[in-house]
Amino acid sequence: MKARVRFAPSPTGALHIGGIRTALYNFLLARQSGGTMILRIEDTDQNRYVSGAEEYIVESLAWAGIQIDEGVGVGGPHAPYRQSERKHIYKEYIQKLIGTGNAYYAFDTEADLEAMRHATPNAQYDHVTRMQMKNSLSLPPAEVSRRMAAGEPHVIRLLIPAQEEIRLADLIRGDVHVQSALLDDKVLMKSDGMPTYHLANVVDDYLMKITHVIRGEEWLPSAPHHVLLYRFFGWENEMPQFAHLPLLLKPDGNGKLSKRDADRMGFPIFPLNWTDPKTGEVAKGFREHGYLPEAMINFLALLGWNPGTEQEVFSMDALIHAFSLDRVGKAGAKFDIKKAQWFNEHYLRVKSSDTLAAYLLDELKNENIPCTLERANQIVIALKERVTFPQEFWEHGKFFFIAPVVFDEAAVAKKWTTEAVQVLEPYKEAIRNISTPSAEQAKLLLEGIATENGIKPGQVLAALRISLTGGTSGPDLMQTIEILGGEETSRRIQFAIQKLPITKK
RNA sequence: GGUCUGUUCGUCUAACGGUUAGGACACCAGAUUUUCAUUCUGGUAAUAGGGGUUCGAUUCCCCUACGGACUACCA
Repeated sequence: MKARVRFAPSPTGALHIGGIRTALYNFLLARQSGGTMILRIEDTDQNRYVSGAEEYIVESLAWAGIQIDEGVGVGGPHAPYRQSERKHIYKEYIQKLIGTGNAYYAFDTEADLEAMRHATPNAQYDHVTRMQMKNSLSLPPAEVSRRMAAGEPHVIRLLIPAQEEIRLADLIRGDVHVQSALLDDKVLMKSDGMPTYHLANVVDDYLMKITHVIRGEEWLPSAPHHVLLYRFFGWENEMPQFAHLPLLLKPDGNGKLSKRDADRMGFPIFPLNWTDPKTGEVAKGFREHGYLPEAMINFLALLGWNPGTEQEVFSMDALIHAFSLDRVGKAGAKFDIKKAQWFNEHYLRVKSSDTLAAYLLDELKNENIPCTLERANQIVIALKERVTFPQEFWEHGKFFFIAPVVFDEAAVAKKWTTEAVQVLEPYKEAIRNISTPSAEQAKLLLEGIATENGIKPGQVLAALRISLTGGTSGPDLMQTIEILGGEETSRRIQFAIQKLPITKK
């Protein structure tokens, strides 16, 4: 069966990483069934609207490789896909509910509601309290008409049936039963004429012929209201299947993953950089942090879902193939960025060196350092196994372009020996004459000179590395010399010999 | 507080009611390596607790504990 699914975020800020996962699961189901992925923007709250958020959502999904078949940005047979532009539709449908007596007008002020909530413990707008409130159920019809005619502000509420069990078959959680007496008369239409989530969502899902509602677990408590709405509209047979996804939890302790945690622990929580329009503060995205979209997707897919096999690495296509809603877990998943990094390393290593070289070349451009593709390739190959993020090619490879001027003191104290310098002196002279030594040549030359002096090559290597890179770690030394070239190698040794005192005999 | 919901190594998770409870990340150790890293090999490490049902419970039921979500004219 071809699934028609939707991702329906609110443009209230940057799209959270959990939102990407929700979108991903929707997308996977759509693709796998040859169905349709819809993007609908739920902008019914004008107070929380943040400009730029919608563009951000679209861009984030595109970067993640989650393609939209229908909806905002691409159009489709059920346009418009922005709820603020569908106001008239909700107006029409809410009237049906008024007509069937499943919804009613309420005139209560904020103070009225406040008073009701504080009157008794656990009070809510429901069968217990509604007749004490100011609404078209409790007020005489004449007064209701009078208030309506006077244009008094009002909302429209859902009339929850007195006593019955509402059953919800959730694809992930199984049967969930709720007593209607415990449900509140949710507002469906706000006093500004905008629908609430509950109304707009159900109406749109129906009109857009959605087959599966895959959304976060935070919606589970209001799902019974939605079931009731389908029934009151007479759409029970067209009601989509529900799948409420477990939440993404913070890495340490408990609770929902928040931006605060991410900031505290130094990892991103938004797919792309996001500039808060109010504060101007920039939150770094996964992309800017150096995560590859395929790594992020792979990581996210496995946060809550597993294939039932021992396979861990999945391309988007492989995910589309393997995904199934019934292998989505019920428990919340803690967000462990280490695993995401591991995936990033993995995907970085399977990339072509030309692709990796492009990352380095980009950084070099920013630094105004010229470099050929060929040389960038060499560097990137030497560094490939030691980076987690693309920008590290520059960070770890800086010394290829900028000769060290300061040296690791501890290393110098230990390794900058008489013997080493004894070999480095003639080595720098010899290597200077070979403009492009191969790693093999560089090695043979060093071994030759060391042996002539009766010194083991191993006693020189650390010192050589110090002179070339300033430190003690890095890619293969001979490879480094090959990339540096004979002249530059010689110059660096020369500089180090001049600058560094021998502290150890 | 109320409602809903969840609980297997530190983390993500696997296990028709019968397994030495498996894998991956992380961690530790060994090997390889001219350094660091990589790679390879090995290792530590879990069924929240208590009752049932059963010949046998990680698995089914109940209770307890501990989480989480929701409890707005926000989504």
